[in-house]
Amino acid sequence: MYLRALSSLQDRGVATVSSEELAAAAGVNSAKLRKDLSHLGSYGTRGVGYEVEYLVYQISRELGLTQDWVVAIIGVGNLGRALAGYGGFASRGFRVAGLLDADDSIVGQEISGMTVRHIDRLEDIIADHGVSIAVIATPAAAAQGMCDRVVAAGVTSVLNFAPVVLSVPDGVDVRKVDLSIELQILAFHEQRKAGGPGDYEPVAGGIPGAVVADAAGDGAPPGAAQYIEAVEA
Amino acid sequence: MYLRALSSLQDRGVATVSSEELAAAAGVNSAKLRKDLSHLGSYGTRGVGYEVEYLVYQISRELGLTQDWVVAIIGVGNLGRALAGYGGFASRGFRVAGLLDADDSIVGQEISGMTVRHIDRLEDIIADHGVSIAVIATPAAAAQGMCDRVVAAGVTSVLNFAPVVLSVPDGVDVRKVDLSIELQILAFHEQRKAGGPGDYEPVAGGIPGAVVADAAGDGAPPGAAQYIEAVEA
DNA sequence: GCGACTTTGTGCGCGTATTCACAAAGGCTT
DNA sequence: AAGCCTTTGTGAATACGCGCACAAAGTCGC
Repeated sequence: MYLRALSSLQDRGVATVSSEELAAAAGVNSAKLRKDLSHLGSYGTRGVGYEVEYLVYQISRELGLTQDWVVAIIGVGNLGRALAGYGGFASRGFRVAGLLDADDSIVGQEISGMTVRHIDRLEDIIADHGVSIAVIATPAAAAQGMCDRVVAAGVTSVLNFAPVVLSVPDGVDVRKVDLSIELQILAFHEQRKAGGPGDYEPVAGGIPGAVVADAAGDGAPPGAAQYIEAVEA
Repeated sequence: MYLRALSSLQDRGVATVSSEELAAAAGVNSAKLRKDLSHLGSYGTRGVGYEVEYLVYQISRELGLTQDWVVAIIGVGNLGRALAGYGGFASRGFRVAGLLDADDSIVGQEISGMTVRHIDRLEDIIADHGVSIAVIATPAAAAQGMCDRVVAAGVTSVLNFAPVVLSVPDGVDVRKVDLSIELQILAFHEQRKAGGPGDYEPVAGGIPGAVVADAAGDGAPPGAAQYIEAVEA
């Protein structure tokens, strides 16, 4: 996030920036920013701030963005297509080495300048291009199987968009992006603003510590009556 | 996440589940799971576990998923298209009321059964359909402007995919999903496995607490070649 | 060259999240 | 009906992240 804010400053021709300004741009507290940056070393100048260009370089280096990373995208549905065309990857040193799918009607198509290849060739492509990061954008049912294959082929970092918890051996990193969970979190807060669950049983004070037993409070029935019984029993 | 794991159990016809099993499925510690669930009330049976169907209902209700939420998607590029076609929304009570874009060559197109409408009609659509959640999938430059408009029109929850920090008034919730940051995080860990920044200056022990001063840290020379000197010096 | 001013780097305290570990609770078997 | 066995719910301990506040460090003006 700091890198993003710094790039933006760089575009505007700003040469130096104080922790206060950069923190505001990144949406964090300035003390936190200074502490974070201090973990990289002491790159600021007291009384002045940080030199933008130098800081960009140091952060990029620490994040490993000064080298190229080879990525394979598994699953070329709507999401896979969006990822293939996402400009944010190339600009940060991520090179997409392959788009792979199991569907023969998709294999061979040209997407964002790349040809979709059959999933059978997964292992070849990983080995040939030195893929170290796999992006899984398959349906949930296929995700674990694909994950196992990429890991077996030597990939040690996985970005998972499928709504499942992937299990991997030690030494393999997995990150998960779950679009519908993000919406659910928003819906939860939205509901809170409107006055608690179903507008009749507000959560006390916040989620943590709030022990709101559904005291006789029958929760609205979807499958219906049985739940009311369950609560009242 | 618990809801997702429970749905999966439900599909397999499992009637009851212990905290241990559910925690494993969701990828968390079982004590944490029990504490989380206890905040909703006491819905487990000692010696037995939790009834899957009942728990699904209680969590859904607490999250506000027993009611419908109306969503507008702003920006119909690759990502907007993927979101429009994402099945995970409808199945959790999220209804897409509109796809909006500023590009006349996109307006009028049919995507996933919905017609893309011009951004001029944003305020109408929000008011007419009672949109409470806006999804921003525009380019970075347009995001803050669109955010201001949806907030002015009464939306109080925003899911932002654009790589900028949105500023909003108090009372409005913003969540951010940043695809390239996820990849950068993976790249960082990948680099760590391979032996630190550039393979010559490993971070000590971990990020927090690691004060890897750029020993002999001479100040701040701009220009790529000089950075290498700075590090090697 | 010196003093005032600005801004970094960080010690400290606070609140929260996470985990352990166990007593209480309930079902199941005999 | 009584006791055993399983599993929950939670107090206590620990770990962690965040922000405040300030001393140290460096710049800029005079």
